[in-house]
Amino acid sequence: MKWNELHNEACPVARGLSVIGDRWTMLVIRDCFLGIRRFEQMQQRLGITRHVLTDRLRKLEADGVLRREAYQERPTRYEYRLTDKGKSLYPVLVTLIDWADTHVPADGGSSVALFSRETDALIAPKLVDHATGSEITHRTVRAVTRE
Amino acid sequence: MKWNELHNEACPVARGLSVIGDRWTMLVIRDCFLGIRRFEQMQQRLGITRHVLTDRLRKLEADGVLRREAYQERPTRYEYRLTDKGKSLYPVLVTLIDWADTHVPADGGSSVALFSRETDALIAPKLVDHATGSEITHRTVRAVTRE
DNA sequence: TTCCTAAGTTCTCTTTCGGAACCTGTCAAT
DNA sequence: ATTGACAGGTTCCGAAAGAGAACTTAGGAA
Repeated sequence: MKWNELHNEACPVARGLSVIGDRWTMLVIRDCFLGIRRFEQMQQRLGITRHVLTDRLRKLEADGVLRREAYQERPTRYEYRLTDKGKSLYPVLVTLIDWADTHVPADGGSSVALFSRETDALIAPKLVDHATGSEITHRTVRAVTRE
Repeated sequence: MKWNELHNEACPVARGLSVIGDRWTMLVIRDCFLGIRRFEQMQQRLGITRHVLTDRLRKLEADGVLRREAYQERPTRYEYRLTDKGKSLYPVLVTLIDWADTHVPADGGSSVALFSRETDALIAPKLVDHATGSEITHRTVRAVTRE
């Protein structure tokens, strides 16, 4: 099986990864959440080659995660912004950050902390059931495939 | 910058992706959560080439996500199991599933549902703050890098 | 003796990636 | 009128990674 045959798989993990599982893609999305919108900025921050960045941005646009918008005319210049679909990747990004800060420590000890915009309190993410509020782990939950 | 230079980046997203951001890797981990432990099974289910599967399993073992264990002698055969570090990737997997089922629908309409092992009730994942229980979104939270 | 199983390894061919240079349209300064 | 800067790409090349299929290894069973 080739990578680009995953798009219509039954498994949602495969379908999700067909959009965001590519090398660099989540780093592009991270930068978008940080307010980076322009090609040049992304290219310099990521150290990605221009060719590959072009490709990833096009794919993310085609998948509806980013939207390409002209921010000036003469000459026309474009920037990239997260769509609602893109913004709803935030929980994926946060759980990834949480996992990495716990289990993949950097030598420099650097990490990212989340603060409430409202109360300024430090926030610790936790995945729960919407209805009951009980925590979701591989031990409390069972996954069932429906065709 | 090359992909494998990400391992000691300051950003936890980059560090996390240096472990699980590779093509196929999250699919291997998905199979592990589904109880698939053997090389042959994974290779057939994923349609990944044997060479690449070997490489991914070795990397995941080196990163402490999987553990390789002999399940028989004469001849010695090994299987792969999630370590605690690997098991704690469950929230990443669940948020990814949730995003894909909402935003990347399959033609066949297939998806995965989560049920409580205790009450058998359908579960809807939601990311909240551990202390206050308030939902985490890109609008309620602000990320701060600490060096 | 040959077949079968499971976990790889080796081989060749194709695709993708990294790195650097170049292109395009516009403005502003020389 | 040139020259240079800016921003968002495109083009080219050699290197690395991936796909597909065959082969290996160690034992057990027919």
